[in-house]
Formats: sequence, C-alpha cells, structure tokens
Amino acid sequence: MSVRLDELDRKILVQLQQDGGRSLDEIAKAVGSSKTPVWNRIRKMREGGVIKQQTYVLDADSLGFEACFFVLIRTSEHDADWQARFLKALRDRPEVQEAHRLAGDIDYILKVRVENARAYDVFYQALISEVKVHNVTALLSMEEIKSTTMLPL
Amino acid sequence: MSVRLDELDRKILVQLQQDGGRSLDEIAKAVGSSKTPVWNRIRKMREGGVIKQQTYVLDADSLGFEACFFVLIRTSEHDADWQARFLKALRDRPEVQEAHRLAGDIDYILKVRVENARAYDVFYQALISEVKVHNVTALLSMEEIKSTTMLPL
DNA sequence: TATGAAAGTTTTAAATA
DNA sequence: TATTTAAAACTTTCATA
Repeated sequence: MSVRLDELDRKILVQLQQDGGRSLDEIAKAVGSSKTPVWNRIRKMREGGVIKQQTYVLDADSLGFEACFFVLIRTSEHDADWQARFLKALRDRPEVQEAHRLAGDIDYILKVRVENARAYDVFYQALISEVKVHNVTALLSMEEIKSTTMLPL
Repeated sequence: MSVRLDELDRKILVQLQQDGGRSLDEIAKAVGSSKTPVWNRIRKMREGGVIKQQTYVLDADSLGFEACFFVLIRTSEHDADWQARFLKALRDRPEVQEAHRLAGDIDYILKVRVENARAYDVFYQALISEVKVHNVTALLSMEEIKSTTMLPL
C-alpha cells in the first residue's frame, strides 16, 4: 500500500494541509500544474492512504471545552488482556484526543479535552474504575501556544 | 465575538468534524434541515471563529515522519523577554505540532513530529542553542493509539 | 497532460411561512 | 426572523484527444 511521492505530490499536500477549502483550479495554479493531474494525484494519495481524511477544525474554547490535560500513566500490568481493555477504553472515550504508548518508565501519555476540572475528574474516576493503573500524573494546560496537525513537508 | 449555538448548529459541527468532504445536501439531510439554513449557519460559525479551518489530515508514517516525541520542559527563566523568544521559537518550528504552557512543576509540553531520532536531536540542539532551558525530558512514542482533533460534541 | 462537456455543488436572491 | 424555492456561478469528475 505504499505510494511513491514526487515534488508535485508534496506541493499539493502542502496546499491541502494549509487550506482544505481551495478548489482544484486554485491548487493547480498554486503548484504550477493543471486540474487533471492534480485531481488524479489527490485520488491516488487518498486511495494509498497518504490522505486520511478531510475535516473541519473547531475552536475548543468557543464550544465550552476550556480544559486540556496531558496525562502521564504508569502501569504495573503488562499482559495482553489488560492492554486490550485499556486501549479499548481510550478509543471509546471521546474526551481522549491523543493516546500514545511510550518507551521508558512512563507507559502512556494522553491528551484529554474536557469542559472543566470537574469533567476531568469524572473522566479520571471512570477510567481507573475500568482498568487498574499504577500511577497517574495530570498536567493542566494553562495556555495553548500552538496546535496543528500539519506535517512539516 | 461569541456565537450562541443551538442544537442544529451542534449537529452540523458533528457532521463537519466527522467528514469534511460531505456536500451541503448530505449534511442537511443528516441533520434534518435543508441547504440554505445549513449554509448560513456554517458561514456564521466561520465568521464567529467557531470553525477555525478546513484541512486534510495526512498519514505521518507514509510521509516519512516515523518519530513522535512528547517533550517535557522545565525552565528557571520566567521573565517576559525569555518567554517571548521561547514562544516564537516554538511557533516558528514546523516540527512542533503542539505546545502548551502548563500549571505545576513542568513548565511546557511539546509534541514534536520528525523523521527519526536523529532529526529529533537536530531539533533539540537547535532549540536549546536558541533559548536556555533548565531541564528537558523527551518521551518517545512507540505506538499512536489514537489521534484526533474531534471535540466530544 | 490538456481540453472540455456533463453532473453535481455552492452561493445568492427572491418569495414564503 | 428563519426557511424554502429557484436560478446563476462555480467545481468536480471523467471521456477523449
């Protein structure tokens, strides 16, 4: 399923990342090509999984999600069954925007977006009642300095 | 700059977050309304800043960004000039996908997306040569369990 | 890769509840 | 005030050169 990308493909991806609302014509002009090649390349990159999805990014604060926590988790359990249940719990909870398994003495990191500190506590109590974890540290974000999904192409 | 949102607005946002490629007609059908009201509401939410941008999400691995680090930073400097230079450095570096100022004894957390461990080291050396930081811990992601910008509306 | 035509979509405006 | 209808402008999609 691997797609070989050339300079034109990369230029197209830069355009799509920057502003997903531009028309084919605008993109074609910006990358110095014309509609058909641009369209064919976008289709191929979609099919090859290079382009995963098209979305709208919303402003968390205006929608009342005013609290963002990074959660560092250490666990003593490492068996397959525990891990499967833990992963499912994370995937099922919409408050969890990011979850990564880590190398080193911290086992997992989460990014959790909630209305307020109380909503975080509800989330936290629900999570630890579902799966046993050894140690949890929550880091509260005071200010979002930067947030992007753009890759540095 | 605040926009009051009703149930229909929220339903539209759910659709846009889930799949930003749907047509007005499809969205209108999904939320039980018709084209024009949906279009007017989307325009208002754009103008009001509730909708920040429209974008395409790319697959980091297929584009050669195989390493992801969470970086915990403690600093001894807290004056305004240092902070301004540090924030500018973070905003200017495209490898930094997220940057938050934290409450508590860790001052900042970053999410850094790079080709490999060597590229992280290049980034790290460049950053600490630009602004003095007291203590840095890098957590290496072994597995991305979940990654979304969707808010739990 | 380019052209262009058919199908579909967005956007604006006027009419209606 | 918000919605429906309708029509113009624009975009996507795809066949053909």
